[in-house]
Amino acid sequence: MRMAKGVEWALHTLLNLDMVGGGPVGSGQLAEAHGLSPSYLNKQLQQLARAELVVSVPGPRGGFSLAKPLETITLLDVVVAIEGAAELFQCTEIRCSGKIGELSPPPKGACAVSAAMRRAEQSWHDALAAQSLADIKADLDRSPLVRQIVRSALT
Amino acid sequence: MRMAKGVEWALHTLLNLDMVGGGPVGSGQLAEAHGLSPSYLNKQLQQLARAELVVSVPGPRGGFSLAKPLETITLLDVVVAIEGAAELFQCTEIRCSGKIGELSPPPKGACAVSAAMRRAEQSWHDALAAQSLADIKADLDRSPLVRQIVRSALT
DNA sequence: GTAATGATACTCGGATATTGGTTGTCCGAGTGACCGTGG
DNA sequence: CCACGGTCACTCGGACAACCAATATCCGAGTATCATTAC
Repeated sequence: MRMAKGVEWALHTLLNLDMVGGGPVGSGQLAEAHGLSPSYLNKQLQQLARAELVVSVPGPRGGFSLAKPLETITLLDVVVAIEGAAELFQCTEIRCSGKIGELSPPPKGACAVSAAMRRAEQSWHDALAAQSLADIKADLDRSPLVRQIVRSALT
Repeated sequence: MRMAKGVEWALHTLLNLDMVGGGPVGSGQLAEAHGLSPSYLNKQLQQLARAELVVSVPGPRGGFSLAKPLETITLLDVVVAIEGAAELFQCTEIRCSGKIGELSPPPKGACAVSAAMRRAEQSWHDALAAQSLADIKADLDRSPLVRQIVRSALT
């Protein structure tokens, strides 16, 4: 069980898009900034576009730009955009299969195991939703030359 | 990103092992109870044995039995036993690669993105560690005939 | 009758295929920019 | 000098392969049981 690399790529790329300013930036430049596969980063950016976190501009001088300010983008938004909204723990209802399932009456309530796992997952989601990309950007701005480096790398 | 099925299998199997009593139960019977692949459940049980959540008894009349009371087994223990202790979000340090990486001085602090993701993951771990299998068993004991069904299915 | 002994059946344990999903690559559709031409 | 039209290069977008890990399966190693036999 490992989170897709695309999440890390997307997070850094979104931060870069903010630092560079408003204009659209091509996926090739964004990939070069961190030595990533351009085509694959492009695919991740399309996922972000579908989630309406970025807007895509076709044609020459096109590319991707932020759709909203970083303050309104949470870590959960990015994770869901890349990974999808499926739950980590997916209950297969094995309690209704096999010998035990045949002997038991059809269960009424929810599966206790599933409910417990869902509770834990909920607090993960809450913690992800509580942190916005602006918070992370504030950390990066501790060393103010970062912004200059990003801007010069993306021109 | 999806949690392995083995976690669900392990959780239900551990609960069954508790309900059936102290004697060892073969992986075949445990699998039949929920209609699972016997060999694959056996593999998961070996993982639980390495984590010292169950003890394995070889030979005829052998099988697996609980190594400690359910009160001392948390959801986190089971997840780590099956999935391993690796983190969901694994930082690749892409901030040190590509153009930006070459232009930047070697970073001093930890990656802000990684730190934020780790915070969220920590609260997931905390929530998993806060729930023991005894808590789940208490939920199941709402309908007291469950125990009888499990015992009759595992004899 | 009792104890030793060998065969046997049953279990765990790990080595070996198979499948599904992530990762990576490629080419086509579409669009804005640029250049040349005519008014 | 300005407006218009055609060509072009550049970008996104989705379809297509490669790789890795989870899933599933199989066979060998080890052990308690049971029957048999000798004392």
